[in-house]
Amino acid sequence: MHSFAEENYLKTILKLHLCGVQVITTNELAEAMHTKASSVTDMLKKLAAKKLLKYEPYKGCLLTNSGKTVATNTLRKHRLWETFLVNTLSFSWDEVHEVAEQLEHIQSDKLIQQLDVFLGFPTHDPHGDPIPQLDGKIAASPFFTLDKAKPDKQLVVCGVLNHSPDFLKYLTQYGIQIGSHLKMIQINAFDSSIALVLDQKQPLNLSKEVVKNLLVKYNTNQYE
Amino acid sequence: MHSFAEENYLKTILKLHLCGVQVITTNELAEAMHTKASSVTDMLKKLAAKKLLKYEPYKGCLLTNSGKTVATNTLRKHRLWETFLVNTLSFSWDEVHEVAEQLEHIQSDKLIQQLDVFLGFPTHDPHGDPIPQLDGKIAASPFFTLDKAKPDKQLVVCGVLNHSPDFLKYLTQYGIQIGSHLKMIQINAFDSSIALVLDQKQPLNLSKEVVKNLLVKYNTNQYE
DNA sequence: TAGCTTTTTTAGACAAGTCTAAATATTTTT
DNA sequence: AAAAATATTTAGACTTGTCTAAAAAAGCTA
Ligand SMILES: [Mn+2]
Ligand SMILES: [Mn+2]
Ligand SMILES: [Mn+2]
Ligand SMILES: [Mn+2]
Repeated sequence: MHSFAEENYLKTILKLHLCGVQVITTNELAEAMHTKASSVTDMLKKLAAKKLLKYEPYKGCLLTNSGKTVATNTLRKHRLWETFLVNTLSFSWDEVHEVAEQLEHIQSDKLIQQLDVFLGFPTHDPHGDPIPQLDGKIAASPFFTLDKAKPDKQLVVCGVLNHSPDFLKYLTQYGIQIGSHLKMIQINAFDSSIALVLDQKQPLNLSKEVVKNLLVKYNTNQYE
Repeated sequence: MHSFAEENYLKTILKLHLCGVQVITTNELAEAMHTKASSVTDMLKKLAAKKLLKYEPYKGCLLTNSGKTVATNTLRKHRLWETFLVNTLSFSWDEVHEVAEQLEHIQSDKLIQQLDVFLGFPTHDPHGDPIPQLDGKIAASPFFTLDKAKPDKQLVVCGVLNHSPDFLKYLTQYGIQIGSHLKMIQINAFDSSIALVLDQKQPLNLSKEVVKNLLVKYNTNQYE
């Protein structure tokens, strides 16, 4: 139906939209796609001709409903495959992205449907990102970054904003994973680093770069 | 590393080799690939330039060791994925081929390694074809077609030569699957059809077209 | 061996996707 | 408002893989 390249463009546009970018410019998209602006222009024309997005030269682009459907479905496949790789095939969360980039383009409704069943209808992928449902709905994230948390309250790690293997390995090394419990002690004014306690044990200091990429929530049901 | 097209050509050449075709001609390959002879010539030149096969104009082609490695690995991936689809995701054996044609091109050694572990190191795919092992070894088939069987001996269905969904659905409809037990009664001289008994119950008549595509073996351990 | 048929290769075209370099638009500065 | 800087698009080229039509080679036939 659609080529890998088309699906990749549409998915990237959707992800920029989900990150709050309203109008997507050619250069932004070129950077996100690791390609050149001229290539982006060519592709935007093609996608506009297929009515997958609206494109006004020099004005940027916006997904149409059918473009949104393709993009959401590709994102759903990506995140279901990442979940499969971690839950079923013992991959770590820093190894799955590259493989899921390939698997997300496999065309088979039955395959994805059965994968969803097999995995038990997961709602979030190994990075804490919501998995778009079959009807296209994507749950809004109720999480916030660690630097916004109030001190001395129990927190649970729920996701990451940066998905680079380096960052994910760094977290793993310090024992931080999805579901980890922690308590923010204080923000150090000097370098904006954060002092915290992990799993009621280790005190830990995290730089502002790390803290701004860690999604958490308050632990409401502490004895669950 | 290699494109989908290259992998498909190499895999098809290997499969022709495994079917006993010695020298593979341009037209044979074109028919097997559902493409034109001119396209085949172009690709053979490219694959020869990459030392994946030897190609002499007008003389046909032969895989080199490195070409054989790529082809075998692609076939291994195809058959492991088919096994996954049937065993884990509840596909039927007539639905898997098209999806496996896509999945066989995913590039990740760890993925295939872990899939193999997860599936329990299967030796045969859902059609009874041997799964090439990691070292490239492909088990020779000890099976024979039903028309070669001696009458009145217990047989076990072990594979199929024709993989078309029509044929596979036909077998399923008559209760024939891998592992089915049957006994050949007689060959009808008039139309070369075969009378047999399935699972110690139903008598059944199968046409010569069906019989020549059914692989069986003698049931040595009847009480296993 | 000359002539016909079949097979295979070559020539030239096209589509998808990308790139560099050059030309326009747009935005920001002065 | 004109000049300068930046963003975007266009022009032209290249790669991969495919096709049709024409040319060349190989294989038969008599
Ligand atoms: Mn990912
Ligand atoms: Mn993810
Ligand atoms: Mn198959
Ligand atoms: Mn098979």
